[in-house]
Amino acid sequence: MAKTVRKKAGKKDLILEQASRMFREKGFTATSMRDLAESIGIEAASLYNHIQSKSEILQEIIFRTANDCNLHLDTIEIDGKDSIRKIESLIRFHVNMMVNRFDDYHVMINEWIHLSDPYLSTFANQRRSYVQKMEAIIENGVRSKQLKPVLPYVAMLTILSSVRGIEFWHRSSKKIPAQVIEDNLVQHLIGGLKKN
Amino acid sequence: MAKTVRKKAGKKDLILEQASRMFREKGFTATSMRDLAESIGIEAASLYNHIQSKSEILQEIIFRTANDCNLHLDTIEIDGKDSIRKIESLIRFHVNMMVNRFDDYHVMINEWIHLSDPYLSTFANQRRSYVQKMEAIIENGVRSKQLKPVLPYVAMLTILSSVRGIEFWHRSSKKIPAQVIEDNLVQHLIGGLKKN
DNA sequence: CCTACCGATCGGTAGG
DNA sequence: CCTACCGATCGGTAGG
Repeated sequence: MAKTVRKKAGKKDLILEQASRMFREKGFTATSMRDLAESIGIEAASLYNHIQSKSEILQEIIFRTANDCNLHLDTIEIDGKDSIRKIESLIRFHVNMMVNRFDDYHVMINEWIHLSDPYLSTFANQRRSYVQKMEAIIENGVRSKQLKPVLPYVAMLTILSSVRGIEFWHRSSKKIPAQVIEDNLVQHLIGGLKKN
Repeated sequence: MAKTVRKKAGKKDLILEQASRMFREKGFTATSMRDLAESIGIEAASLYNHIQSKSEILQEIIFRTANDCNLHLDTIEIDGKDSIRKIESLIRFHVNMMVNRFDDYHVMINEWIHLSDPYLSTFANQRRSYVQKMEAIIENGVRSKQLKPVLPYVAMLTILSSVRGIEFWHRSSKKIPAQVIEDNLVQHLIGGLKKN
């Protein structure tokens, strides 16, 4: 019986994994439950033994991923590094998400609009809270004169967006190793912020 | 008769304009022809007097917008400004697209995956050519020692992505004027590139 | 996990 | 520009 339970959990994970990949490739709306079932090797109706609805799949992917981001930010806030180290840790975390959990991260960023109502506003609130915390970290760096007098809002935008740009690298031939992209991006972004 | 022609052209423009807005808000796949028709005040079947298919609408929006980007880049390449001025012009152009033609630009960047096959590869080729030209401009700046020794690929990624981040500003309360965002982003990005 | 099937909605056409 | 309608496909359920 323990085996049955483990088996079922494994199947749901498989569904979420395949769904994440397909939602990233074709978008949530353009992916049908029949497409998803076929990629796993079962009939569409059988999916509903493991999940409640198509929407539920999207919710699980997005909130699982968002939660990892929130946990990392909380970790950063409590250990007393200076602003620049905090920002560097943020950049490296997001680059790693983009590289190692590409599907989940991409779905969170691009498909959240298709969440339905209680979840949609929950996600929007979480995201607002997240960027406000990031801006606070940057603002502290500006006040302590570690950083140039940038607008925290613009700096936050630049950091999060640049990481998102790695999607393009992911899609392309990837001649450049991930670690080189990461280090260069850190240098590039911190270089634009740090006071010399 | 001239009046009829003008009227028809106006109607098609109206369809493209509404479609661009709805594709941006809900995505191409999630927008139905009935949704689109309703926003204009006609029946879905009547749309087909002005356009051939749903795909054609997406194609027109995307290639019209891509063409404007390509034309601007060509303009930049022929007038003999130095690398930094060229890059600044690029940043300001894309920020302006994001601010003033938000729907079209957003649809091009986010919905191109839903182009069907001859158009899909044409777009991919155009985009590859565009970023290669951008990288060449940056590489020239590095060689002439105007810029720090950055990887052109990473710098290109950062610039295009940062502009894309303005989407977030667009969606939010917009307390900060567009011109301030634009100037700050230019300063921020050029500051990270320029050799002091 | 499957077969069989539901009502709803999709993009698009015919014919006026 | 509309009414009327097409075949296909959608998310999901019943019943085993």
